[in-house]
Amino acid sequence: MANLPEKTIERLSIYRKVLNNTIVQSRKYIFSHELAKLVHLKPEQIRKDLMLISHTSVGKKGYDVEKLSQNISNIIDPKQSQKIALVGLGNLGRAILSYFNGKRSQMSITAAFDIDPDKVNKVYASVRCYHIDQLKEIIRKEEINIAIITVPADNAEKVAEELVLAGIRGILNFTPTPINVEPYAYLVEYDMIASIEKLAYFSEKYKNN
Amino acid sequence: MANLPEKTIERLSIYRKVLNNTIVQSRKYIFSHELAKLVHLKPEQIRKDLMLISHTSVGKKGYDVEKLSQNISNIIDPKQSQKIALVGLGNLGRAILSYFNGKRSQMSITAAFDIDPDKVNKVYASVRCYHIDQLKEIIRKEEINIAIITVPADNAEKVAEELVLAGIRGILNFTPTPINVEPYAYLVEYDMIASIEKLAYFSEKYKNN
DNA sequence: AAGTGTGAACCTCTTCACAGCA
DNA sequence: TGCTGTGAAGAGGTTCACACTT
Repeated sequence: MANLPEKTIERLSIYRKVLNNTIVQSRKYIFSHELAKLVHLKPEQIRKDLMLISHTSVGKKGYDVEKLSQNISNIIDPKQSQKIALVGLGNLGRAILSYFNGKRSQMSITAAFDIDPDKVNKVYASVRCYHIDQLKEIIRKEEINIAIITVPADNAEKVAEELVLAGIRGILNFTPTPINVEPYAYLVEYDMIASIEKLAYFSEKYKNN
Repeated sequence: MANLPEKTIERLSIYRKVLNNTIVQSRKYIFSHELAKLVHLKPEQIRKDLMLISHTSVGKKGYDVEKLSQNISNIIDPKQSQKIALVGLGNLGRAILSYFNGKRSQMSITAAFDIDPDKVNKVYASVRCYHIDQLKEIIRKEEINIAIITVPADNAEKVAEELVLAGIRGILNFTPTPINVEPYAYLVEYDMIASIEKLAYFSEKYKNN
């Protein structure tokens, strides 16, 4: 189980989400081809993933819905519950805050940071906003170890550096600025503009079907 | 040039972004290892990508900054300017709207949709919001062909169907619900929860460095 | 000497194809 | 018979290594 591929982790997260759907929950067992249909993947992809986490079916009845969900949680959920810092409370930051909190229990955003004095010390979606100068102090005190960056592009690099110095070990960067935190932290970048440009490029091929 | 890989398209978008930075713009030429440093990739990765778009260096001086940027634009920008529809004006939808518009000229969100009567007919970031029942009508009339979905998870599938029927050929799905629009449209899914769960999982490995 | 352009090796991820099992 | 588990093949993407150019 040691080292699961990135793609497998992403898919496991998705499998669990649909397994926890009320409709699916009403069933005891599910076949790989049924789950495949729900997540729009091939059945053998799912079987390969489950193989990697050593989850086996109950004879030819398929997979035990409840047990599989539990099993995935055991593997992908952090051992102790995870605290997240959100840096940058612009539109995107606030959207992420309200989108994210209240959904997952194992992980939650517990502190937000901004430079704007109007925002500091206010509470957004039940999360307190601190001035960015308190970054290190609060992160250390609250033992936060992952962070989401939603500041303006120009500040991203500096913020990333400070986060690493504060002891952060995982960063999700929503900024269009590429940042570099190796070998101190694991990095996931999401560049919305690149995503949409890719979409525009490939959608051209679907023009006249 | 016919069929560039998805990853190459994403990177080209990023190369162009940093090439257009004021700091880089002040230089006439740039070496592959310099650009590599800016985007945190290996130089040979960049050379491979440029090879695919047949962009060559100016002797051993490196690549012409202006020309490379122009060249990338010629390849990845849509021929006629692209109109985008945004479906769902919740927090995330509004954030994307303000984040996106005013940045790129070649592409812009020209219509937004929601069910909430309070939002309909209002204007957000200079984009008019229509009722979702007018989806097909407006999309057809305005000749929009790509769409961003930011509605609540339960409605995603239905919205995707309607978008396809309205003639949309590219969809960016921000919903945690997997949707299926093959073979009518190109699909990019971005699942924020999966992203953060992946981050949490892999950041564990960086705990004590 | 210091860069590029590129075949070849390598690695990662997906799909195929089928033996084995309930 | 119908589904799973899995080795093997195949695609897709990245990195290496080096001949070539100015």
